[in-house]
Amino acid sequence: MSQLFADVAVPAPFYPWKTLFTYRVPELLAGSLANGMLVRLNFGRRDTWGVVCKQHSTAPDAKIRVKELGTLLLAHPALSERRMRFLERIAEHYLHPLGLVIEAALPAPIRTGTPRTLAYEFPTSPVVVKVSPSDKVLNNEQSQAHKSIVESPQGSHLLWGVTGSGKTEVYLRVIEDVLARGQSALILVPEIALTPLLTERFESRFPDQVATFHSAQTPKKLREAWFDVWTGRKRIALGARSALFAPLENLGVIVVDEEHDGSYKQEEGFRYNARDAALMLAEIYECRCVLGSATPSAESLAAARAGRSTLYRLSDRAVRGAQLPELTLVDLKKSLPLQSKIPHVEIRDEHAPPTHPGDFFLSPELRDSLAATLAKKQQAILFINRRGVGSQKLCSGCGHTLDCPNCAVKLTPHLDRMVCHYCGYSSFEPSKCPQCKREESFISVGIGTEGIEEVMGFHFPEARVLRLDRDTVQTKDDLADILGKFGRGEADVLVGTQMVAKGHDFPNVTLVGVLLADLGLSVPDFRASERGLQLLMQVAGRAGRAMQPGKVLVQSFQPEHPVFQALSQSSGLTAYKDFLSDELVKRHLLNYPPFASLALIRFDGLEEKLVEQAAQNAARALFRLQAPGLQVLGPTDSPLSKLRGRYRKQVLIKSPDERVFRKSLEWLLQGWSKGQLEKRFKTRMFIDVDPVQML
DNA sequence: AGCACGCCGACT
DNA sequence: GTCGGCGTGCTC
Repeated sequence: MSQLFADVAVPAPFYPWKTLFTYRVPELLAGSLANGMLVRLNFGRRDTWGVVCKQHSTAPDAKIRVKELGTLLLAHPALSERRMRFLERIAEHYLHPLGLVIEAALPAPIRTGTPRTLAYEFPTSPVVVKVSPSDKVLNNEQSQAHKSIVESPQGSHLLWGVTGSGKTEVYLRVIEDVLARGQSALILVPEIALTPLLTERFESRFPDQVATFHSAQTPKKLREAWFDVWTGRKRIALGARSALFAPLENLGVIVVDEEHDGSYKQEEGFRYNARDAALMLAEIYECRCVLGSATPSAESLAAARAGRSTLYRLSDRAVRGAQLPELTLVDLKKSLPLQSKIPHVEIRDEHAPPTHPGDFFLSPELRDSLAATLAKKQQAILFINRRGVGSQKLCSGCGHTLDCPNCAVKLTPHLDRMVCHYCGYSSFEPSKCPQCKREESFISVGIGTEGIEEVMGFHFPEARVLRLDRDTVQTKDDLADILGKFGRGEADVLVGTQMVAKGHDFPNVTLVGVLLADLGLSVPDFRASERGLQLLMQVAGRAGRAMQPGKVLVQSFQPEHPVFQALSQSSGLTAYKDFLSDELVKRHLLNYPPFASLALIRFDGLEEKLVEQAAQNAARALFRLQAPGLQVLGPTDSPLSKLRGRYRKQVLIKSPDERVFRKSLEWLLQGWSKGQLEKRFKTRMFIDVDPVQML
């Protein structure tokens, strides 16, 4: 019998994306080795793992020293043939080395650890699925959506339903049907820590059938969840981004809840978007994909419009009698003090009533509404998309600002120190200005969550205020603690960042104030206003969830901005749709997704000149390709031009022709590493396909 | 990516 | 004197 070889994917960054390494198959394994199996092996100087992709008996080039495979980590393939196809598909789409894609797809406790070829068992008889019947009756819209989804075994569906319209009940019914047919289901949520309620609902409806996946899970739990799904003991996988890789087979439906949410995009390493990947997964498994959102992404709406998915609108508020909140736009320009362009520097009048430097951001309208809400013993949420006391500190004598030594940003003032939100650097405020040497001259400008907390303490000393941001949420329990306290009415006001926007239901909240709604709208990103509107609609949805009428106050410097105009009319879904239609027209004209493929090519290094040259070099090379329809933009400084001591430049490439786009990028990747350009310019290059964050 | 080798700077 | 910073070379 001839010698058997196995081509194996290993966790190392090689291009092209499907670079495999050949190993000899030891005789002991020859009979039992199958594609998709996870084996231990020695690669370079390290002992690691690999996944068998191909077996053959043609001896490789004599030049390479072929090693022998180690032992099996599992006696059965960790990855089915279909799943391998899926992983190859996304490796190709994101131009990421297959071995590293597999690394992301297999939890560490499975890849590493001791071989457990016998330490698991498959259920001997079919798993009986228990379903706790629902007492909820579907309304017209819900049952129509349910019926249509269940009737089509394949294809994608977009469930567009305002908060409280009962999307979850539709998911649950579809899953019921899927399970009854012996199939399995995958449910993706943006952030599992923020959705304990949803998780609970799935678990109580399908007892012992739900395996949860998320990044903060203990290795033991993660391994258990993976085995539960892999062996078929559990047929529902629920979790954040990484749950996409739960080893489900025989998939009947994939649900992506809050599909517009940017956190589906992994922003480092393997930069995949779990929502887009879910659509590919559904195609490969020939099953349904249900995308749900109160504020669908422009991409998903465009897909529905182009007939690539079916759109359902759920407009009824499930809680009967609940009214949509009344929304008021407050123009902050009108309260700008005339004396100064800097909001905080006011000329003090000894006889004026007491003021606070952050007063400006609590407009008279908002102050009155807060007073009224507190008087009625109701609760309020104040949203400001920035942590800290303010946006920066400024020397009142000479205008000197305090910058981060490692990044191209200003330090953010916090209660006791100055902090860089990007690299974590922190320092104390200098007692005298390094430039003009004046003593105690720094003043805080702008506002953040801590600033609002202070202003609240000043104007409403009797109000009990809780703060919810990354500084008050250090462990997983902190989040539940704060939300629990507020939910139980142990506080009157919740001040926070984006975190307050996600779906918790506080029936006693009747006022939502957005302190500085412009934040984020000016970032150089073609999706900035779409995201802004989605976030604001979500925050606004926190007001008046039960029978009490709610009120939303949105403060901004540019209330005439289309985002706020759309927001103020968003009681109907039409304004949102019209807004996105306009967005889509612009994107069509400018060749942006979903009408073209887009990639961000980032360069970073310690020496700015060299980074610049590297980026120039790559941009010119791409330009000289003369690929039909390929647009090359840049190089330019990245919006964050320096991060953690590294200078950052970027090139954008776009093409309406997916193939041209991919070929160009592959060409660049190959040429770049082959030509040793990274070494020549001491610069790293990353490619982000379908970027979400352009920073 | 990860790991080893190799060469220059401030510490017990 | 060494610990350790990161450049660079290599991986079937």
